[in-house]
Amino acid sequence: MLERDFFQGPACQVAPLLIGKKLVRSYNGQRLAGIITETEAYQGTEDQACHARVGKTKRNQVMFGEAGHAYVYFTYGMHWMLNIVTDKVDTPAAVLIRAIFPIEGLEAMSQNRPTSAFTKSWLNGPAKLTQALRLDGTINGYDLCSTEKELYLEDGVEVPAQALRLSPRIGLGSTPEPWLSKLWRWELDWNIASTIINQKTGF
DNA sequence: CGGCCGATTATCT
DNA sequence: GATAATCGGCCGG
Repeated sequence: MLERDFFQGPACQVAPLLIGKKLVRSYNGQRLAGIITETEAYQGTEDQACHARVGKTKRNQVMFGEAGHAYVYFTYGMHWMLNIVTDKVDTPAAVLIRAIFPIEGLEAMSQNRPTSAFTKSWLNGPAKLTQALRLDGTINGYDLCSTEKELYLEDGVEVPAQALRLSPRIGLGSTPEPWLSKLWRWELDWNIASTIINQKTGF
């Protein structure tokens, strides 16, 4: 299980380190898990794409708190997004988990999210994985380093830095420069992920 | 695979 | 009252 120290740096430093880690969810006594394959960093009140740009609000207050907690918010009238808080207390920062490669509890996850189950496009989106893992507002603020282990991270597979693709964050609408173009999105190609995970786990 | 479009409502101004 | 860290369906290549 990953400890608090892992999460304490700036979001743009922690985000690439999260690629290859295993996200584990305990739900109804079942273990649901996947390898993280895509992340985005949101860092500080100056980042005009970050929810914290307007200061602390009821919604974003978790981002101002201790690293290693879940920041889960609702958007577009229907979707939940999972972020992991990073950096120091009072320095708002978080990493959005955008995609996972499913490896445990596939049957249960396919019940939670029947749409395109077992295909490449099953869990390749931030709102898709929260459906499969049954994450919503009730877990906002949850400590991923706590002993309850409802949601936490484990070491997964080793990912060579050169396998990561960097690009601008997406879905930012009218966010001004330079924030719009910052390369704060990290992605592991599905085929490379498959190969690496296959070698490592025989999956 | 890429682009456009409508859905649907909590949150913030 | 406007906006949104998205998704799925439908289109064209």
